[in-house]
Order: sequence, then structure tokens, then C-alpha cells
Amino acid sequence: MQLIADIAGLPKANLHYYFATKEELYRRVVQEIFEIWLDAAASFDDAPDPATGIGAYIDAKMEISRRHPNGSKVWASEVMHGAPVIQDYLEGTLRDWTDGRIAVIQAWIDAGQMAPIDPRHLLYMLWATTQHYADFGHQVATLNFGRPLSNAEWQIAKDNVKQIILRGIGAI
Amino acid sequence: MQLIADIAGLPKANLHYYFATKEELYRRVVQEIFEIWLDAAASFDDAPDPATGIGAYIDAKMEISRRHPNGSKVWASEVMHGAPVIQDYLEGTLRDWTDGRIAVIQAWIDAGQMAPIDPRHLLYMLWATTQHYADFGHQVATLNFGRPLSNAEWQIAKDNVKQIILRGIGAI
DNA sequence: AATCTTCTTGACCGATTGGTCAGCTTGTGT
DNA sequence: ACACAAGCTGACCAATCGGTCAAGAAGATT
Repeated sequence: MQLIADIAGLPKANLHYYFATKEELYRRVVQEIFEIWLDAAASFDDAPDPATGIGAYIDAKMEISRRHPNGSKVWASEVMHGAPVIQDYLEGTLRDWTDGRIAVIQAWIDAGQMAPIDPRHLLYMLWATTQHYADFGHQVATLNFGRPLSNAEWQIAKDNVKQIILRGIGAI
Repeated sequence: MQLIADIAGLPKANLHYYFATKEELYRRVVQEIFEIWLDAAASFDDAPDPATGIGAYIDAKMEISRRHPNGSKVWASEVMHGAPVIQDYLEGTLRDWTDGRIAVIQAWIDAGQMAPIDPRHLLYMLWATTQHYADFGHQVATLNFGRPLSNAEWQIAKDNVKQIILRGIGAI
């Protein structure tokens, strides 16, 4: 809290005036990240076919990994520790959201627009792969001659992820 | 350190006799996880084709996620914080290992055994997807009616990952 | 101008952290 | 039997943590 107050440029006691406890502040941070992720799902719904919908979703999630890498890390850390603070989000909003997308994917499968994979595990793969570029960004950079991905390299990453997954589910 | 000593059943001072600092103990933990991962790579080398090699690698990594979920989380946490303790591993062993597998994958591509994707990003996808079941195991369990994956569900997860990726890279 | 609420602050607190140290016990080699 | 090293332990320490509190400063309302 002292460090956060210093960076924010106010006394620690004043920070505690706005956020009574550290957990309260932390919860707000996690909450905002979660909402950013939910917004990225808009690309999912209005799509006529899986290649368009999932492709746009990958693009959106990759862009979030690039622009909010620390937010992604905070979420990962929270979940890795068993979601002690935002378990209600997992059981509420996230579960509902997931069920909704599973229905969309299942409809595509039933319509013969993609291979009959398990929609749930496809979602896990989408989350894992896109968030990896944020959560493990340091490792990616180390293996990229110690430099963060350039704009062109981000584009290559996006294209590879989209190509492998969309082909993998028989959408292209 | 007090908590670790309690669980280990010895006084904290005695723990410090074997590990002078907390970082020294921590480093050993991360080191052992890393070696487990390296061992899983054996399945990669002797394979005649990508479907066999990468399929076996996915199986091995998924099995590690199931049996050593906390180890995976420790590694993830370390990398997420910028690898302050094991950066030398990233720049040494991991970089060498990665370069070696990239060469193997590139050889498969050159031989026309799989699609011309970027081997580096394929490796990232393999790591991300398999480790997701450990690092985000709590989230996966929450979305699985609050229960950890059963043996049968782990098999379904493995099959889905293998099917999507192997098809995605044109190996099957 | 007077009153009341909101905001701001430095000083302080108990709890916990990783780590130290002198002295004890146990094991080993002669 | 002796000496020496290795292993073990309780008590202690400085540093840091999240959080509190009384008192003052700034704004708003009448």
C-alpha cells in the first residue's frame, strides 16, 4: 500500500481513505480486468460462422494481452491461488458467459460449420493461448532475443494462433 | 519459512541449516519443476513424424499438469514476475532446448509432414494449452460443476487438445 | 460569517516476516 | 576415551506489513 501510494503521489493514509482495505482495492483491479475481457466477447456473438467469430475473438484477446499484460497477470495470479477474492465472479458471470458461448459453438457444430470438438476445451485453449502472450510475456521476450515482440511479430503470433486453431477445429 | 518448517516437521532454524535463505530453497523448487519438464521432451526427439512426436509431448505435458499442478504454478508465478530468480535458466537451458525443438519441427515442415507454421509459436501454444490445466485448474474445476476433472474428463481434455492442434498444423 | 461535511496528513501500532546466534546433542574418526 | 565436526534448537532481532487515529485543511451549505 505504501508503494502504491508513493506511485500515485499521495500519503498512504489518504489511499486508505478511498480504499479501506488492500483487498478492496485489489478487488476493483481484478474487476476491471474481467470487464475488459467480457467486452471482447462481443466479437463472438454476431458472427455468421466460426472462422469469423472465433477469429475475431482471438484478435481481440491477443490485443488485450498486448495492451493490458499486467491485468492479465493479476487475473492469472488470483486464479492460481484458488480465486480467494473473486470466486463469486467465477461461479456467476464467468460460468454464465461460458455456458452462452458453448451454446453458440455447439450450434456451429450442429450446423456442420466446424468439427465436433468439445466447446468447453476449445474455450480453454483460446484463453490459454492468447493469455500466454501476456502472462508469459517475459519468457516470450527472452526467447525473442531478449526483446519484446514488435508490431510485426505480434501480427505473426496472431496469424499463427488463428491459423492453427481455426484449421484445428475445421473452420477453414 | 515458519510454515514450511512446520509442515516439514522441524524447527525453522533447522530448515535454515539446510537452506541458508528462502531464495535458495525456492530456487531448488523451481529447478526441479524445470527438470521434470525437460524430461517430458524425450518423447519429442525419437518420433518419426509430427503426429507421433507432438502427440506424445502433449500427453506428457498434460500428465505433468495433472500430477504436479503446484509446480506448474510456481513456474508461472516466477515467469510472471519477470523471472527474478531463474532468468539464467531462461537464457541458457530453455533457450537451447527451444532452438533444438524448433529445428526438429522445421525439419518436419521441410519434409512436407506438416503445414508451414512458425515452430516457435507452436511451442508457445503447446506450453500454454497444457499448462493451462494446471495453472488455471481452479477455474477449470469451477466451470466443471465445482469438481476437479475426473480421469475420464482428463482423457477428453487430452484428446481435444491433441485433435485440435495436430489437425491445426496439418499433421493428421 | 458560521457550521458541517469531506478530504488530507504525519505519527503511530500490533503482527508477521526472513534471518541470526550461542549453545546443545549426536555422530565419526583416532 | 577423546576430540572434532555435523546436526539441531529456542530465543531473539531488525525490517516491513496493512491498518488506525487524532487533528488539521479545504469545500459546501445556510
